[in-house]
Amino acid sequence: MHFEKHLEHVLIQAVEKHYGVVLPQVDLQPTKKEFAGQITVVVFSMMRLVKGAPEQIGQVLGNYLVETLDEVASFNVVKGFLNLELSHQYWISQLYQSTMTPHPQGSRGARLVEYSSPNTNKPLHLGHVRNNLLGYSVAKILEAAGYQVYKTQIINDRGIHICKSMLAWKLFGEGITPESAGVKGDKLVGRYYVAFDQAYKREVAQAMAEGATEESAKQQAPILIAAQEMLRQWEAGDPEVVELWKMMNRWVYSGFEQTYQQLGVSFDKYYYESDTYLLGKEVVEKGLSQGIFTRKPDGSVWIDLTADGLDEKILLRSDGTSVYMTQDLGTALQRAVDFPDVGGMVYTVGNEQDYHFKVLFLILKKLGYHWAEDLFHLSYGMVDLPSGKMKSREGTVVDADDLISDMSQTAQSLADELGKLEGMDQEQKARLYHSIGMGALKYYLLKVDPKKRILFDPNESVDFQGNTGPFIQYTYARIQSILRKVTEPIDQPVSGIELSEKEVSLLVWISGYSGVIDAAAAQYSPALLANYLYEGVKGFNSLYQNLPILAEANTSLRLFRIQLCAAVAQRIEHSLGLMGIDAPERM
RNA sequence: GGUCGCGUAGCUCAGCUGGAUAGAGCAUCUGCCUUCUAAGCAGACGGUCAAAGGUUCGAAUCCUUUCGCGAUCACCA
Repeated sequence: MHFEKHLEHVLIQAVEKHYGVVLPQVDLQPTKKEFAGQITVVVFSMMRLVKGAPEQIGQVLGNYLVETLDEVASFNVVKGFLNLELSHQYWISQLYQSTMTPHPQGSRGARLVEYSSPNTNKPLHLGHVRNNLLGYSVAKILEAAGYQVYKTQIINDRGIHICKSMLAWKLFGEGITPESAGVKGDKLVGRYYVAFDQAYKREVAQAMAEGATEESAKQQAPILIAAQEMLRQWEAGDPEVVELWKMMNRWVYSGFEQTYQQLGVSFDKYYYESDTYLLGKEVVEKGLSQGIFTRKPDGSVWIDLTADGLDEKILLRSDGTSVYMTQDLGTALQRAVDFPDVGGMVYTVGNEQDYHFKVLFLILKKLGYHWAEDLFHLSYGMVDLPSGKMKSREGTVVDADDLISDMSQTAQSLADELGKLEGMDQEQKARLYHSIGMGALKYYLLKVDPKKRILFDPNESVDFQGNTGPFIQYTYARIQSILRKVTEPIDQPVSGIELSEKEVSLLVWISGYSGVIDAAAAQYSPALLANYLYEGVKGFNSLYQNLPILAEANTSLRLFRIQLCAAVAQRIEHSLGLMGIDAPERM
């Protein structure tokens, strides 16, 4: 990295010296595999300012660089591309000098990352899994890129949907608890959410059979009326309802907690909508006094965003109760109070809410909060099934817990087939199956660009071969196996050896690591990291399969290759960590 | 209908702010385990980058239009 800056500088000098033109910048890129070299200067891009034939200019500049810079060993020119081959010694030095991360920890200020944010009336499904893994990974990446990161979520723990499952439990539950049923709390509550829906549909059908219109049947269904009444009681603080609400939410939280643990995600602070839903009203008052919002005759409060190409948006209902936007304004404000050092916030929420966040951010900006300049909606695509969208109420969901255990199971049967784990006890094996299964799942979901939707076919299991998590984990285990066999110290730098192409390209890969973390952080994309990782791992396997490492006769070369192994393993482990994936010692 | 996003090999995806002959994996087919873990390696097959225009030395990438898919446009969250 440091050298590239220098190279740019020298190139600009060279052009000035030979052609009398000062270039504002030069265009450098990694050299394509088919050509010799590691760094390519695109001479074409100079043609606007420099007169002459691109090939000739390439020759002139190439000669100048070889003469001027020790690092540049040789060059070749193909059309308008000047390919530079850097010296082996330069690349070897990268092994010892290149850093893992681009900036010191916490040196770039603080960021808050919100993710997960489920409703508390049903269990987590595959869509939540993508959200959790993405949010967690982006948090880790930002941390590695030099930010202080706070992971948080807002739990949607109140509202009519919560009351539905509460009511159904009260009506049909007969006092059942997660303990008495032997079921995870979130699953039990989800069951009653479905039970409500079924009862509701029955009542609607019956009313329609007795001659009611569909509309009135839907609105007048006794069980729905009862749920709405329950919501009013909850808002009024009715002790019995609040007690029931607390109990059932506790069940859900303990169920969620188990799933989070299995997923390996965690949070620094939880926000609850039941705490923050009133908070936004203060923001609304502030906006009204600033003249940013307007109150209509019926008492509702609005903001007019038509000048910004958006619509009018409601911020407070005519009866004074808050809407989704109100609560999000309040939550944002609360966070800014709780984390005054935070310079920006990341919201991990599906792309179906793109419009909502566009509006939210714009409002916060108009209200003049300094941190509103750096808000980012980490908008990701839905996970769809071949049959279409997942619907909780229709039972077409891929349950998170089921999926997790399926993944472990698959890992286990594959491992048993391969039979490489003798000597491990049952507990170690179980942990390993989980690591591999989750490695497959996490990599599968994280390697694709967040904004793209994912089609998940439950009948086709997630791959364990090729561009997959287990492939990368396997490579790590392979390297560990080699390193375990090394008895001598390996920290002595090596010099004066000739490198093969495979070794050079691995060194190039190693030297690019911190830059990729920077890019992944800037773009909030674990996919960038995954692709980079895969490329390096493939390169390593090719070397592993084609060159001796421990069996290398030349002792310097042998030592160098061991060091190379260690450096590759270090980066695999680090970047897997940024995706929440374990790096197993054996598999 | 308005707005936003997506469309690359049979399937799943890479392709950075425009750069060289568009790359991987899966699937199909060939080789490679008496040498460091074969969840691997080496290779073959497979493409009008949805379509058409435009911008320029140069376009999968940028602009316009069309087609297809999806999301969103509530005093729901």
